[in-house]
Amino acid sequence: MSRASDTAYNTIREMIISGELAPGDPLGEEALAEICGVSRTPVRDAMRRLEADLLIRRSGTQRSFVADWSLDDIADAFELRAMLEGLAAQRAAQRITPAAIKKLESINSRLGKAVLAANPDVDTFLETNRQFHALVLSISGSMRLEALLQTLIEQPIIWRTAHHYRDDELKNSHREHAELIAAFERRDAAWAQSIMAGHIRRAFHAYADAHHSMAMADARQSRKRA
Amino acid sequence: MSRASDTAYNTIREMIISGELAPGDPLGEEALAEICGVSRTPVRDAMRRLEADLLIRRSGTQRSFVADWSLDDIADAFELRAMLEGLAAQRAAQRITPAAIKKLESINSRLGKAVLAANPDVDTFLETNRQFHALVLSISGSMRLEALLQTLIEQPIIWRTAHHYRDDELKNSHREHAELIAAFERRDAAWAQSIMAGHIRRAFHAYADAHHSMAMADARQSRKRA
DNA sequence: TGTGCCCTTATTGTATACAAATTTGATCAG
DNA sequence: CTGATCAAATTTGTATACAATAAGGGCACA
Repeated sequence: MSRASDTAYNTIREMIISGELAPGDPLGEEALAEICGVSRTPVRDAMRRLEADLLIRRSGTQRSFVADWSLDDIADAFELRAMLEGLAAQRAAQRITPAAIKKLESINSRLGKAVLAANPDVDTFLETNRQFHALVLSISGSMRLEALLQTLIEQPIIWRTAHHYRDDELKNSHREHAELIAAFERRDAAWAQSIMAGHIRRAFHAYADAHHSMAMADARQSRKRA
Repeated sequence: MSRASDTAYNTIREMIISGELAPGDPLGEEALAEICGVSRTPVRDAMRRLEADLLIRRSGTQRSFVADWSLDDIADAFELRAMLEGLAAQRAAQRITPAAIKKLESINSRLGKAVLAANPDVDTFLETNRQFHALVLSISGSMRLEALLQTLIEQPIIWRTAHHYRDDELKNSHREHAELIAAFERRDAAWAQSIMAGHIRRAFHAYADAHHSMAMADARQSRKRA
């Protein structure tokens, strides 16, 4: 992360994901360059990448804004993720090695510790969950599949919502990962595919519920201010 | 296409698709800038886009090369296309309007004229085929699905191979498109999905056969030269 | 002959200046 | 007061110069 363009990419990305930059906010190259402490050249570079990640959208006249995703958009993304990660799991089941299974077990064990504690550690959950899915994807052995999913997994709104997940939903993730590992041990591709697709679809509903309760809380907050 | 960066994008893209730049060829920014008649800045921009299109790959030290796709890679891409275009067809069947059906019929009719003639017109086939699939995709109404498929449909090697397709394979495409339209008329999403997935899978085998015979011809050519 | 090191050269990364295009807002006619 | 029009200010696009980094090649040494 030493090149200026990477600095810019990470800085801007963090600002979007954290919510410091809200959906719809205009993004001027000069202003961002100042914030990141680099010139416009690497900022433009970073913005191209963020546009490919669908974190930024551009107007017809090339002006940039933080992308805002409707619930339909997000449902779309989850539907595609369910399909593609299902395929990844299916392929992984056919290619997996005992060493890789060990590794998945180790990751899911750390995830378990984080969610089964009295006070669930959501950040560790998010990190180990990301590692688990990334490893399955890498075992599936398709560069292209990996590239396609890249743009679907980085959804800022969802990350911010995760802290509102209910405890039992976090525990469900841990259990479903364990079941997926069982499918891998049996080399049952169809089973692996089913579990993964269901896992993603359930995650969508957990997200939608949490998002809904967040939106309600925001609305109460607004009324109080008014 | 008036901006310099678009000029560069289209020029380089054409050179890759036409085969003027062969897979594995190194791509220097300066050299490309000279060829396109612009400075390095828009060339860098164009290369970023071509990288996202998977037409260019970058080494660990940021040097760029024309991407070369193994047959496995291509099989991968077709598998993903079959899945995603199948989904697109399924969604399109649920959303299609009579006007859109008319339009699909019109496009497939032009495709039919091109492939049913004594001397099939392959260029017109490619163009109308592209239009047909693009329209189905657009009717499916998912921006994200459209964006994902974008990177899968532009496969240079395949375009160059198309002229070696057998006549009956071109005619099959026409027939399968007609069947897809029938599924749309009946609003049968599952049928539409099946036809589309099969259509893409058959296209892969047509490609593989043509590619194989091209490779054989190339080998003969090489021996003759040697 | 092979291997490792350093120097030269080529290539990519960044900053800055300037050009082109777009937005903004002020002015004026109706 | 509304809407059109034009100029100023802002923003994006492109070119160029320079800095940093990596590839290539020769040389000493084993």
